[in-house]
Amino acid sequence: MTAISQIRLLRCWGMNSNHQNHLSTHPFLKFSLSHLHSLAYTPEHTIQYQPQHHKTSENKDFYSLIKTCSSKTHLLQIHTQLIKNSLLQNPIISLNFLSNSLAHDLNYSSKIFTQIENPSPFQYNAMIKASSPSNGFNLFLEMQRKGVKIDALTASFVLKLCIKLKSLMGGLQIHSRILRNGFQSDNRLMTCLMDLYSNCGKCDEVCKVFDEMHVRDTVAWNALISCYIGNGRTRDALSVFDSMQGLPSGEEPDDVTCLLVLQACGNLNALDFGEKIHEYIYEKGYANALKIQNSLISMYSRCDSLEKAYGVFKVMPNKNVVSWGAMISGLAINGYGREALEAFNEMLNMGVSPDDKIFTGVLTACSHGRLVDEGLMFFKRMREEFQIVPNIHHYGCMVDLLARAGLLDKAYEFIMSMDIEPDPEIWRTLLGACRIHRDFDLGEHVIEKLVELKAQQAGDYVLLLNIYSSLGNWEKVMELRRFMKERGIVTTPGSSTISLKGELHEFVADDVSHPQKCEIYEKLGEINHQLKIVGYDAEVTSELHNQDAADKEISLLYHSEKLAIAFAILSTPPGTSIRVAKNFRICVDCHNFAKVLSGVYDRVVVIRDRTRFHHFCGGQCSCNDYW
DNA sequence: AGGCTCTGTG
Repeated sequence: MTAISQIRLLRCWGMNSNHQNHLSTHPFLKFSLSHLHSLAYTPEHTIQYQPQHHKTSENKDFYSLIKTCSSKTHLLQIHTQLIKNSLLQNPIISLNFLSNSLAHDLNYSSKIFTQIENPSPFQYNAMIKASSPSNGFNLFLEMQRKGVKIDALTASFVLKLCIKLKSLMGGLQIHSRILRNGFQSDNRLMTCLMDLYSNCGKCDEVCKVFDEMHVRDTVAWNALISCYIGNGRTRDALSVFDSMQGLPSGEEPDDVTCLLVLQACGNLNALDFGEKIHEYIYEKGYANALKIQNSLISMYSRCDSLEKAYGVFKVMPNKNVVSWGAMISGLAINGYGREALEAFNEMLNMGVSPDDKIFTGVLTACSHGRLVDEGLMFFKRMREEFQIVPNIHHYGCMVDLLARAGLLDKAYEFIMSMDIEPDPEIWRTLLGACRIHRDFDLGEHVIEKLVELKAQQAGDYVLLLNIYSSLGNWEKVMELRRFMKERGIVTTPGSSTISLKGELHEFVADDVSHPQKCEIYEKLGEINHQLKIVGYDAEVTSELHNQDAADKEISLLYHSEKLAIAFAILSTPPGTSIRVAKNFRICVDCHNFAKVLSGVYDRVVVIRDRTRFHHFCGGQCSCNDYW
């Protein structure tokens, strides 16, 4: 809004000349718009407002008032005025009204929209943007039926709806529309399309759209990275960052790229890469951005560098609730349960009010620190003191807390008493604990629940296999394998990644692709021999092998972390600590293997699996075999 | 008028 229009606006709202003088002596840029609104919206002024006396230019000021109005009461007054002065048919006024999200909250948008005789494409767009997914999609169909012009903006709004609906079919419809209407050169639209395919798990389609873009701007590159992260191709996300260096188009990684790549580094435990990004952040001057700092905290704490995470946190002049959340979760996953709870208290003392995500971190801290009573207490406090309704994440933490502590029955009861339907992940949490505590009766029952939910995944059966094999129940192992084969259940390979000298090495179970594979396997044999001397017993795994030599992929699942460790011993000087990231849970055997190895080879070994860190040092595990 | 984007169960 220009200074002139502010003056005009004040005039039209009946301000006296004193106010005008007062204003004119001030630089208009400094004049707060909200102040202007508070003056303009007082009821007396509203009544004095006579729109028929105004020229079109003054109507324009009215447009922006509607657009920027941020109070429901004021919007209500405006609405009354609009009706009184029959201004609702004014296309721009109604459009602006539709565009205001408060209007939608108040259910005004749809009322106004139905009163418009022949909505313009713009009005349709505003309405689609504000509507619920299914209503919006119906409006789009109506536009098509009535032959209303569909532009790139319509397409992008409808794509957003499809993302919310997870509707690939709807998205395909829009895609063909885009091609027919020749909107391919619109980058904003194409990134929307990438986002849709990404959300539907269609990585190949995302790449295709990206490849076909004429001009690839940074946002398009970012959408590609985001797709790779969201679809488990985290390593590819990092290589995209490298590809973005020295592009002929001159496009460079921006702050959003950094946010995304930091997330990828955290997933992969790729500390070196993360530090490289941190340097880049300094170079580009992003280091003071709050989102960047929050992501750095998360990246460092997930890369086993809690001190560096705290280093970032400590010097932040402005910490928001997200920063505290990152720090609390960082402490929690690194096994500092008590410290995480202290951080929570400090946050309260600083006057920051916790949100639902904070409590996820707090409950995680209790679960990882085996603080059962505290966890139950916080779960209660969350509801009673902070009026936060527990969500599925909170329930998940609680099930994990009880189940890992061995209170399997209590965990089961807890699930049955939940206010919301348990999702498959809740059952998997319990299943994971059944494996730890070798309760295969309950394990089988949980699998049944997963079958009921039609949500059983290969990983679930692998967990159950694990339970049977650790109990030495080979008959059940065979039976379950046959079942899996009949049903065509394919296991996702477990993989371990290790970062050395800035280079990321990934090992999968049946991996023979590494250039040093011969030396690695040889080294692994040697290590096995050494460990056996001091009593490491790998019988469980080897027997699993013998039971069904033809079906190696499942039993080999347990070995990707061993390959990574052997490689690290081979490639680093004695005494260097070894950090491995595993995409699933570490198995019993590998846990043992790492524990014994840390003593025999005098190496600190840190394995971060999908659920937590495992620190091994001097033949001991910091978690005391509590997983 | 619109795109990618911070913390979080397992």
